[in-house]
Parts: sequence; C-alpha cells; structure tokens
Amino acid sequence: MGGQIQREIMQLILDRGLRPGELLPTETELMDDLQVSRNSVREALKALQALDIVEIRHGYGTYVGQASLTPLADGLTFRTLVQLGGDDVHALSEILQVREVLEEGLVLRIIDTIPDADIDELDEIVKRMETRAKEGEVFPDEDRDFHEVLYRSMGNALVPQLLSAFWNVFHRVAGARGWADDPSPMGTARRHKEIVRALRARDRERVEAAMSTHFRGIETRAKKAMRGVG
Amino acid sequence: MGGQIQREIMQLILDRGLRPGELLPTETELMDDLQVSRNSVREALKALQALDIVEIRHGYGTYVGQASLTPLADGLTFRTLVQLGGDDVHALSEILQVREVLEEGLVLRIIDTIPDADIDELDEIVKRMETRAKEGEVFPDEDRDFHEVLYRSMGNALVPQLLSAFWNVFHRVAGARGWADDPSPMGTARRHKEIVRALRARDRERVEAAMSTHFRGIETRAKKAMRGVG
DNA sequence: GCACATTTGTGCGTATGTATG
DNA sequence: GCATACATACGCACAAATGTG
Repeated sequence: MGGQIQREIMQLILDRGLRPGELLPTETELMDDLQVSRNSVREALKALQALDIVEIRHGYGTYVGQASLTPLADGLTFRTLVQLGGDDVHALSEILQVREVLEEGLVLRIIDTIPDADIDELDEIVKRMETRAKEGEVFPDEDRDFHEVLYRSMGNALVPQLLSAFWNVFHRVAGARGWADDPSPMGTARRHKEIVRALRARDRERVEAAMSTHFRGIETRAKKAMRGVG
Repeated sequence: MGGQIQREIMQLILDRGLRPGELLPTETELMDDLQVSRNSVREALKALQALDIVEIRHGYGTYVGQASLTPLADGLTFRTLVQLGGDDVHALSEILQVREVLEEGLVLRIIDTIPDADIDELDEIVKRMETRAKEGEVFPDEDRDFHEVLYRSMGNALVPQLLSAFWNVFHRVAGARGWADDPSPMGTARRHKEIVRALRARDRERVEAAMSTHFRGIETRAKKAMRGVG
C-alpha cells in the first residue's frame, strides 16, 4: 500500500503523544524506526504536509501540524476549477449553498447568547466596511472578520475554519478566473449592517431575513461575475 | 517554496483541460516539462494524491483524481485523535455540532420538495434497520445510506460528501479508541423512523423535532462511549 | 561576521514490482 | 513465457537553509 508509511508516522505521533507544534524525529531517525529509505520517508512526509498533519521547515526539522482545513480549501478550489474548465459553474453554487445553510443555522444558535461586546465589535467592523465602501474600495478582510466574530461565542473552533475554507475557495476561484471584485461594496456593507441591527434587537425573524438577504447578495454577485467573464 | 511543483502540476491539469479519470503525463514527461528530478516529481505527486487531486496506480500511470473530501476526513480524524490524546474530548462534539446544524438546516430545505419515491426508499432503509436491530446488530451502512438518500433531491453533490466525511471521522475515532458500538440499535432505528414519518406528513415542526431528537441520541451515545473507555 | 553541525531539498543511478501486448 | 513500459523503492552524493558558538 502507498499510504502505509504515512499511517505509521501518524501513529508514531499519537503513540508518543506529540502535540501540534512539537518536533518530529528527523528523517534519518524515521528511516531507522520504520526501516525504509529516506525517499519513502520524504514522500510520506510530503503527503502529511499536504494534509497539514506535519509542517516541514527547511534546515530545521519537521513539526506536528495544526491539522487545519487548508487541504479542504485546496481540494475544493481544484475541484471547482476542474469542473468550471468543463463548462460547469455548478460546483461554486454548491459550496455557496452549503455555506448558506450553515450560517443561517448557526446565527439562530447564537442570537440569544452572543455577548453585547461581540455585537459592538461587529458594529466596528461594519463601520470600517462603510468607510472603505465610500472610497469605492472592497473589504475582503473585514468580511472575513465579520463572520469569525459572529460565531466566536459558540466556542467551536471548527466553525470559523470551515467558513474560512469556503470563503477562501470562493475568492481563489474568482481570482483564478479573473472575475471582477465586488461591484457594489456599499450594498455589501449595508447587508452586514442589517445583520448586526437584527442581532442587537435579538429579533429572530429579522436575523433570518437579514442573513438570507446577505446570501442573495453574494449569489447575485457570483452570477454576474460568471456572466461577465466565464 | 515546497509546494511549487504541486501547483505547477495542478496548473498543467487545468491548462490541458484534463478531467477526473483522465491520464496524466508519466513521471518522466513531468521531469522534462517541469525541469526537475524524479524525486521532486514523485514527492509532489504524493502530496497531490493525499489531496485526492491525482490518483496513482502502480505499474499503470497517474490519473486526475476526484478531489473528494477524503482529505477532510483524514485531517479531522487526526485532529480529533491528537486532541483526545491531550485529554480533550471537545473536538468530536464540535464536529457533531456542525453536522447537526447542517442537517437541521438541510432537512427543512427538502421537506416540501423531496419526491415520494425517495421517502419510500427511506422507509425501506428504516425497515432494514429494524430487522437488524431486532437481531441485536448495528447498521452503520443503513445509517449512512439514510442520510444520503435524504438529501439526494437537492442535487448538491457536496452535501452527501461533507456529511459522509463527518460520519467517517466519528466512526474512525470510535474505532481507534475502541469504543463500543451503538448500545441501543432499536432506539436509533426508531428515531430514523420518526424522521420519515414526519417527512411524509410534510410537517415542518415535527421534522425539526425528529431531527433534533436524532442528534440528541448520537450525542448521548458518544458521551456514554467517552465515559466508558476514554 | 564567521565557521560548523544538523536538517531538509534535490538529483542520479540502479534494481524490483506490475500491467500490457 | 517473453519483451516492453511504467511505477516503486532504495542508496548515495551534494546543495541549501537554519541554528549555535
């Protein structure tokens, strides 16, 4: 089997109780431990690096990785581009649909419990969005921060990583295809502002409507981009 | 940069418009095209294989992969085990929480549109569950099929893959930790049956309640397992 | 700044395993 | 069985990056 050595290295990490950030044995030591050649060790490490299970630093050593969702973003990006290449724009709307279902469900779970401090922070982010929008600029970083702060109070580390992965796919595909930036930053800022207002009012129906409107905005923007270039 | 050759190979696939299942250039051809050694090509291919972007068949050739969510399942499994190793059972409940939000949102989107034929198929799956449960057996395959058929009518290929990835993580972690199987197959079958009944009645509130109960069952089962062994 | 050891990165040669004709 | 073509695996040598003294 090709993935045998990979599994042995993963098991070695688990057996020795190594934690993310800690140093792995050197390639030479792994050769001795697993009784395989250096090339085989390196191929296994490269595969594990692609999964963010290990992190390799030239001239220093190999660490246990964070097992982030980077590989998910990589895989989905490639998957989308390959399908777009075959004249299929369906893949991107599938990702958008999953993200929408997730966020509309998530926001209802935090509506009663999100601290006022977090809502204040969302307000600040929206203010920055508005400032940039007035100058005709786009604000991908603020957009990213917004959705991260929104679900921070859940204490679920997987949620922001998953959303971030979807977000990355969307923007990387847009970049690779040469699509234009958000054509209406003012509208995007306004839709985020309405989410914050609805949240502050702790108004369930209004929050649902605001989040739904937010995603209609993204959908429109994506379809425009596809028509415009693709 | 380490991932340079990987990106070049990905770009090569996109540039040549290769589709999943099609044959890539041989390693020798890639050496010539990219002007790098065989080892470098192989390490890049191994990394892409880990992401399911290429598929390597010994003695035959390298194909464009399906870009499935296998890497997500691998990464989340490792992530969970590493954190459990550090006395942290939080990671698994995070995954469960995301899956719950997803499924509770998804089921409301198909409630009015799922074809009667699919509901009939769900009924058949539940009947198989009951048969096995009566014999004291567990039914992981039927469980898997149930949630796949449930969302089939959405026409979103990402949904079942994502749910399947989460499902795999859950069961692989359980296996690696030596946790016991479902202690109450009858209860699990009953909860699935109620979902089908609520769906057939197209009763929104009842479906929500049934899905929520279903996840309370999984949660209980997981917590029991953790207490029992971990 | 400099020399040195350690570690990962790259390249090449060769032998072996596997599928096709 | 044999020949061919390909992937797989191993071992060695040297280059490049990093940390230490």
